[in-house]
Amino acid sequence: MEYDFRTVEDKWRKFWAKNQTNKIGEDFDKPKFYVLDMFPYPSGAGLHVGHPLGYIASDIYARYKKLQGFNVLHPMGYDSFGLPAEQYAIQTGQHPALTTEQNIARYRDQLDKIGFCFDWSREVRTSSPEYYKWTQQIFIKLFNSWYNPKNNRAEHIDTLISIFENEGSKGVTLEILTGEIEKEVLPFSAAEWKSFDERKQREILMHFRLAYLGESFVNWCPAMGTVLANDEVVNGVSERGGHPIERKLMKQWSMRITAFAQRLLDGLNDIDWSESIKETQRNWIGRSEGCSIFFPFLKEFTPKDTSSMGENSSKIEVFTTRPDTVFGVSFVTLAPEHELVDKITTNEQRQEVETYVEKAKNRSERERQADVNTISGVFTGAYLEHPFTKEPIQVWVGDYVLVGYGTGAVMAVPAHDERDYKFAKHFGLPIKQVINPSNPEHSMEQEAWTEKEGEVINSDFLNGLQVKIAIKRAIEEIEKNYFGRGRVNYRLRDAVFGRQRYWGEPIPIYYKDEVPYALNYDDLPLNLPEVDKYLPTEDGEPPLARAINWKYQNEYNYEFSTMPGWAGSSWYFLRYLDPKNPNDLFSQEKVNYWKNVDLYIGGSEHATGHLLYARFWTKFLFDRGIIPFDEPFKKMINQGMILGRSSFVYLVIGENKFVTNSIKDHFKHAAIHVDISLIDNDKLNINEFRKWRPEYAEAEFICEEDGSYVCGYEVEKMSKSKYNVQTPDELVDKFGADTLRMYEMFLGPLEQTKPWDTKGITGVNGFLRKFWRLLHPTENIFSVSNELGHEKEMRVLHKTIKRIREDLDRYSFNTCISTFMIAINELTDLKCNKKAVLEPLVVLIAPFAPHFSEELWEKLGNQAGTVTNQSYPEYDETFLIESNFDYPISFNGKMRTKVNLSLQLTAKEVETYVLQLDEIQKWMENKSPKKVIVVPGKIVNIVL
RNA sequence: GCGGAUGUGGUGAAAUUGGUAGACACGCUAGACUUAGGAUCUAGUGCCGAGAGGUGUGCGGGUUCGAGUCCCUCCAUCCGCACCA
Repeated sequence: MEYDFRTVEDKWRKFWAKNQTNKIGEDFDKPKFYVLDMFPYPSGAGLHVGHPLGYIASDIYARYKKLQGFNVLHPMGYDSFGLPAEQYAIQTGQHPALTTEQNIARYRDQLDKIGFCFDWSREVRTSSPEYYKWTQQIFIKLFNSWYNPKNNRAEHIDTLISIFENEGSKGVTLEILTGEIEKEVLPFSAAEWKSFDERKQREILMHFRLAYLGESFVNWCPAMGTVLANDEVVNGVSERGGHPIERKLMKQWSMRITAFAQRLLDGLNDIDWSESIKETQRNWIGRSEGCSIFFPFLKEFTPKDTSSMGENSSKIEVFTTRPDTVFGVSFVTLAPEHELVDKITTNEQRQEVETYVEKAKNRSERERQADVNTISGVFTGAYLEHPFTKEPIQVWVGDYVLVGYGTGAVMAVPAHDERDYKFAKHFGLPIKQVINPSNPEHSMEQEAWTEKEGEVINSDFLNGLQVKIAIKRAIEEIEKNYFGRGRVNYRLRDAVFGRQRYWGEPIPIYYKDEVPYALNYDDLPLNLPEVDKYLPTEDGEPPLARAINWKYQNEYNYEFSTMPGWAGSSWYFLRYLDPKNPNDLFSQEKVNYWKNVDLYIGGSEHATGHLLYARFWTKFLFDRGIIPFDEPFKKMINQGMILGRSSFVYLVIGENKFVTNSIKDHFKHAAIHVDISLIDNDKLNINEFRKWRPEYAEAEFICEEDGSYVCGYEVEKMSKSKYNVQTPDELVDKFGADTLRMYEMFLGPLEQTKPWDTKGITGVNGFLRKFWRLLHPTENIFSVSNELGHEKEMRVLHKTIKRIREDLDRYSFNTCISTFMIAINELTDLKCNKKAVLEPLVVLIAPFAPHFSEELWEKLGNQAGTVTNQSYPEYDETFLIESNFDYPISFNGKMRTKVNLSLQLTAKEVETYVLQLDEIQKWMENKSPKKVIVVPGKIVNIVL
């Protein structure tokens, strides 16, 4: 009998569960370390081998930190609200809670098999009322907060109310609050504020709340019957399901994440995340510096209806990053949705403009994006006055201008902007050059000069300046003349927060006379009500409108939309700190101890969703004094995807005959995916294949010379339809959890995308058995010697300890596995059977192969289950000192031979000794060396 | 188009500060043993060459006694973003 992993692993799984070995408390005397995995959504498909990759890495690291004396928090839970369960509910009528429960049970079963040290007593589920009660409370806190641009932090809405009471609206800097506030809120005095009724006051406050109900253009997905946030839309279709998206003006709950744009950007500099994720977030936030410029209308074109617009109505505000080109403006273009379009269009142009706007508005996002090269637009008939030159400027409408970015209006400088150039060429509008290109070969006839380089010309006071200087100078002049002001613009939009769906957190809002009010904390949780169907009502209301007698104080309607998937996951890492706390989100004592996550491992696909929202909520909670840090995840590693290795058989077209890989090209063939369980080492199990599908039962096979049928392969994503899915369960059954853990790490660097190759797992399995044999030299009977390790053995041990520690410290898990293999190979060669050498190795491998390690630890005479409480072995430098070294001797940098020399020798001694050797003279070809480089302990290089 | 990452044997990969390229493992070849197996052990395995030797880290240059590693140019693949004013 060999190492029986089934018995051993089963024994320790039960032991850990019974003794709650992984339960962790707050030990304030110990330093803390918080290792977290990204929150899984428990899908019906269960786990494939790609999913646990990150969990294994974090588990190894968590166990390593534990052995280093840290108090390690390593929890797991479920992001259990979400669309798939709801879609399933719609199809089958089964309550999503039930499906979710079943999926979680399957996940838990799969996770338990792999031997993770999760503290399951801390498990959270976003869909349980004990959890979403607190998500709702955070929503209310956001609702009751505003962003104070003077203090640059979120504050309770009361501080805003007191400003209004004392100073009126002029005491608030409006511009940073976004949401088109400048246009929507008319100035008022303190006295006026006090005279407003509650409805009016609440309407004004709504423009400032961090969770607010506002009218905006949203991504409406008709197929799913809900709105989606920008990060849930990819290339104009929904990220999940790929359904078309329309832009629609709707009243929606949103989160004012834009108020935090600058801090979300700045914070990236202080966190240890991959450059690519940080860059993705920077792009998403999209900061651009420039200025806004007001172009006043020529008198006869000033719109008459100005009641709701304030004083800005006589001007159009544009945003530009190139104020240096202001003298090159030849027209202004408005987005089709721009609210002024209708008001300024002249009667002659009205017909044409309305047709165009109507068409542009109805185009879906996807159409609009697919069609970026078609130039379209229409003249409104209106004219503006250039602020500096006083020349008349035409106002156009064009769908290349986006309503959601900047002011929805651009000053067109065709000579120095590609889109403006194309637009001007297409419509025959003037092109006025104001920059002399720094590249003399550039032709203004061919294309615009868009580089921020060159000398300004034809531009009055800017003439002769270089672009970068001219930009600053232009802003100064614009501000001096009150034509506009320097301004920072962000691409980031406020995040739409309501979903017209059932399976999510109810938004804790009720309506009194159509005015939204937040629930009190005492009213929470606002439970998700039962409904007869998970579909919208006949009136198009969300599913929650179906709930019977679901009213606040039996009187007021609740909000019918629910929260999006990212609500619960934006703060879950905080609830783990104190998951059962019935009185608060978490206790201050615990949050002060555990603080933020030290190591976060997960995929990079959440770069602009979860990872941005969690940072946003963290900053908010920090501002409101609820947590003592403002970044959630100090260090993050993004594990690479594990791709499947699909196998193919080649069907001869028109026959029920398959041809083997090497000669397939001699036939007209079609490649067909074949289930990887029917393949061993690329060879097809023909009998099983015949049984796999009835139509192949009688198939013929043209084989290799040796009679085997060899399949082809391709590396692609794992999916059921490609028959290349490898589940961890199967591998645990065949090889054991410890082997699976080590093999997943052995595949390659954690961050890298890599193909799954089932074959290689035998190597790791063999390694563990080889290790086992060192302690079971004959007949699988445990036996170790109590002799002291001799020099060579001790060197192997200490070299290994050193390398493992160094590799773990730089998260290089794959090289750890090779290091272990090398150590066991060397000790096997040395026939080492000594406890003094092997026992430290058993502790060293505990984070990687915990079941294996526990078993050997116990056999070595230690108390069962205590290997997790040991100290991680330290290396002793004295064992690593070598007396001799095989110096590689190279000639002109090419290694030719080696000479074993004492490391005591100085460089000069090495040189003298080496040069007189016959072996070396042979290579010298009777020349005398020009130069001899000796790097002690490294190399000798002789230059001829 | 912009930004990020990656290019090393038949395969997954290693080489941490410039110093023996290919450790470790899979696969393959040959052999030993045998309850014929997806077990274990031994030897070999970058490429060319019988050998001496030559050659080799995507291509081409450069710096250096010495480059997978540093610098420049180009190419390929993957991932973001993309009418962002």
